[in-house]
Amino acid sequence: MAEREVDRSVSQTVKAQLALRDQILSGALRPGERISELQAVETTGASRTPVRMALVRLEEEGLLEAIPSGGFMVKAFSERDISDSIELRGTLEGLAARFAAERGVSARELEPLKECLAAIDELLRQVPISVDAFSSYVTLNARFHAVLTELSRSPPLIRQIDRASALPFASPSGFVMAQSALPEAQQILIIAQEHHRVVIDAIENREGARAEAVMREHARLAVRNLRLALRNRTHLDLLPALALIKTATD
Amino acid sequence: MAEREVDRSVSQTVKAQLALRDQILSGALRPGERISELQAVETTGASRTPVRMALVRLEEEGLLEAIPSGGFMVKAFSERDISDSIELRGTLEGLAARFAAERGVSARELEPLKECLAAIDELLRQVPISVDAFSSYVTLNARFHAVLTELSRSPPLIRQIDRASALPFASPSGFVMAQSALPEAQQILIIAQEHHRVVIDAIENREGARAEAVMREHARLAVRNLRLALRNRTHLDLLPALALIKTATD
DNA sequence: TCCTCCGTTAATGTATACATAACGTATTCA
DNA sequence: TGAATACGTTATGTATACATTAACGGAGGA
Repeated sequence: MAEREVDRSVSQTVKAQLALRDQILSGALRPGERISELQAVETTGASRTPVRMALVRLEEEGLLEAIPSGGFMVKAFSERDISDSIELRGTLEGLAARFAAERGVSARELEPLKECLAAIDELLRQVPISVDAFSSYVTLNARFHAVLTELSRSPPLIRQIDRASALPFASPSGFVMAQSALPEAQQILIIAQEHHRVVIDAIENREGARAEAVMREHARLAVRNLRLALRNRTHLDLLPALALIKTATD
Repeated sequence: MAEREVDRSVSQTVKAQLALRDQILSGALRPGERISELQAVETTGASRTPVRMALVRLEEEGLLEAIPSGGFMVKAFSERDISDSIELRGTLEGLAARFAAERGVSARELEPLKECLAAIDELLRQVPISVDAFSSYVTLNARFHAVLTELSRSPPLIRQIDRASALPFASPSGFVMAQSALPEAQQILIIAQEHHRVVIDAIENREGARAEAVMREHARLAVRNLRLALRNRTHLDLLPALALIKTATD
């Protein structure tokens, strides 16, 4: 029963959405280029109806842009767009942390967060940090951010944060892997972990402003990672959605 | 050429989307109730395909919720959901104001904002404020917020603010009309206008933190309006989307 | 040689037909 | 009498056919 009958159990719409997203992020579809429905039908295997549904969802997700005359094109992002998206996410996560702190979180609810913290501490103990450790960090970091978001207990806010993190380059761990080979990498992870530690402490002590401020600063770290990665173009292949970044237009 | 050929010029999808949104906000469709596609086809006059597209868009907009087994239902909002949505918008507008202040805005770009300010000043000069004046205020206020958002010059942020303001009860002027008959109304508008004045001043002087703080406080005013309106249930009929507010469940 | 207009082609927007899955009801068995 | 199962109905998910509109190319005129 639990076989991987992905082809049958998952709806055609979701299948098309995932396939198209992969194509967009991998660069198979160039930014600014009109997406042909018929071509998408061929590549995804789904029919036109689910393909169109997927296109609408991807537009709402922010990866596509509607063409006035009809159809969709892949959106192009400037470096500024990306750093703004990251700061936007940081602002929302800051609000979530403030909500959690001001409204109160029980010790039991804070437990998963502390577990993430401890697990990352364990990872950072080894020097230098292995590539596997980086990979584990990405997973744990994503979990930390997801749990923290939930602690806001605010469905509208959670929804918005999910939307803001949908863009791969705006997600909490978007640029961690990209600088895994850089010497600054270890320091950055240590600082990021300090942010994690502080936000937990702030929430425990119901210090809303402190919790908010540290999450904002935490996002600025991601912006720094972005800049580092774009300057040190040695490991750009690890960057998600590199193909969407428009270089020096206007 | 410029006749109101709305039936032909506007796509069926948009037509269905508008019609369904009206039905939801007017309460013709009850929260929690499954939306029948066939019924929607009859009431909107569009076919099933555009109706389904409209349903997907309304889900992304936040008015609908997908049912796991298929289809959509009208979402229900708690008072807390609404106040959180307002504060969320305020936070984003605060970020927009901060961007505008820190990145700089020319005197020419600030002009439309000052024109709104002057126009609202003119409105508030008459005492007591007429219902027409309230209506004009709503228009001018919406324009003020839209222009301010644009001044951030950040497409991702503008996009998110638009999304956050799509929910009618979270929009900048959502609860202005609802308290038009209340004695506190005039004072609240005066305070709101002071906020407008301060944010312009802060942007001019490139005081990012001040611009951000005042926009947040500005949104808190809307939360206060919401509370006022819900307590004074005399003019609840002026409230948008009243039907979506779930009363005392859990 | 360039611009404009017309025609053709191909794309999207729309409608509908079909299949599958879910929900409700009725009947039967314990 | 209650619960469980089976069957029927209905709604959604999918596919495809049709129509309309926009874009591209070619030809003719200025």
